[in-house]
Amino acid sequence: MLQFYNSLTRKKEPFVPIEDGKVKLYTCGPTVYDTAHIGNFRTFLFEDFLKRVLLARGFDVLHVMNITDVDDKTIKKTVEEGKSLSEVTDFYTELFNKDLNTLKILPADHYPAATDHVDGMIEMIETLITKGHAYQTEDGSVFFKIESFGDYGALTNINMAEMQQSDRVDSDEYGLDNPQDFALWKSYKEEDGDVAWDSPWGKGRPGWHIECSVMSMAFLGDHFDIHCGGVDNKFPHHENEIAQSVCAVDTPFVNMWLHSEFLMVDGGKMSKSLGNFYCISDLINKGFTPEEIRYIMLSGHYRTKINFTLDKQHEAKASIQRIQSLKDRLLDITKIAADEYPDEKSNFDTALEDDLDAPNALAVFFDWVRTTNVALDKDELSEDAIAKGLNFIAYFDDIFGVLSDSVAIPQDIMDLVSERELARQNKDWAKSDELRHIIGSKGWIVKDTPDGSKLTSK
RNA sequence: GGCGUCGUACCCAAGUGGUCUAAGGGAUCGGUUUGCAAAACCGCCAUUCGCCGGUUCGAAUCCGGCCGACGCCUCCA
Repeated sequence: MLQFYNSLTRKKEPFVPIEDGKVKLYTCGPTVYDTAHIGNFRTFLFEDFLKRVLLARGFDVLHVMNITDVDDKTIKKTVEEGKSLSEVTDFYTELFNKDLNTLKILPADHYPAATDHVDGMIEMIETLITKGHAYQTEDGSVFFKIESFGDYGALTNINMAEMQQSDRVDSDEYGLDNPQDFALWKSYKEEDGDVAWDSPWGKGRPGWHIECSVMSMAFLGDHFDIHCGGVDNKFPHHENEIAQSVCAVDTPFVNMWLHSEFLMVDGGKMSKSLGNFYCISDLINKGFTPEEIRYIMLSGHYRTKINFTLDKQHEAKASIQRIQSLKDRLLDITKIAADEYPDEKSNFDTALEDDLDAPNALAVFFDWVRTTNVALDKDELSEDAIAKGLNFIAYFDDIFGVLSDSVAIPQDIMDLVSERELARQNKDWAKSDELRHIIGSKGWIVKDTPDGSKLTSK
């Protein structure tokens, strides 16, 4: 039984799609004002993992990820750099796409940009005003009245009446009914530069939360299956999103909310001043492979904090290589494709079905790797079993995506290997070792097996 | 102040009432194998699960207290 931990109910629940065999999935995307960092990508990789598990189970997944291309931060950047909004957001959107690609994250079906949906947002805000859930302030902003939604706070277990009022918001300044009411529409201010849209309330721009309500509904309908994001988005973003959406259409909004925990770096929060702030390109420049990054992010459960440190690369590399070398061993024996799996696959699936328990799935998989290596050492595996094994590895990698495509071996390396083979046949060990060293310095490891020399890239 | 998560070996990380004298991965060391390596395999590696109490026939798992880490509380994944 496939089950997920639903943040809304705070317990694991069986996953039952609204429409049989289909999953409508919305994942909160990036705000494109700067390069996304590895913390952001922990969440995107968790979502990719969820999606791959759903796909492996045969679901037809319709996936939408928004691009927030207008908000305080994007506008600030625009003003700072003296550029147009789209110049800034296009640049970072492209960078984001590049990183998604690097990390082998399966593309979403739609990447709607907030600025393409302002009309829809205005429409929803009008509906909310008409229904008495929102009101306009003197300056031409529109706020959502949280009192008007009885379930407000359900996601984050917050009792608004008991909540201490934050002193960060000056309620007098905005003329709010309640300081916790949040903005649906923000009236134009000088510092917004030329970022503004016309609306029934005058010039302005949308608030942050409204875009996700509008865009998710535009592509997935009023009521859909799963909405994901990082834990920090539970409040206020997702809480507000639920309030707006439910009040606008009067139907349930999202069945399951899945949130991934934070990524820590060197035991604490990532910050530029501490120098532990990494982007994907930083790690690639430090010699990480995308697969190693995936392994580090996916080997911990998505609901626990993971602590990223640079030396985890070694662990990831060793683990991946263990799988890769078994795959190579099996491929040396047969290339036959099987459509069946070893028995261990069912335990592997059971682990994943239980709220995406990746650490347990890995334990099951590595158990199988070991027993398979033992059987291989004893020459006890049938060709059929080997084919099933290869199929299992392929299945595993469809979900984890941590094995790299084989790299073509350059001709000069091939020549060196042939030369070394010759030396070995002549038992010229000194020359053989020297050649291995040269090959090693060019980034390749030579292994001498009973079937001849084999190469692995470092 | 409010809400919440977490603390398991040298490191990462499962397990949430009995099959736990606690999976799996990595590191170290020793061994088998190898011309030497690499890979693979075997062995070693927590009688104990932050600390102190309690419940129970039985707890890493439930309850209480304490200590420690981290997060959210208006725009940070």
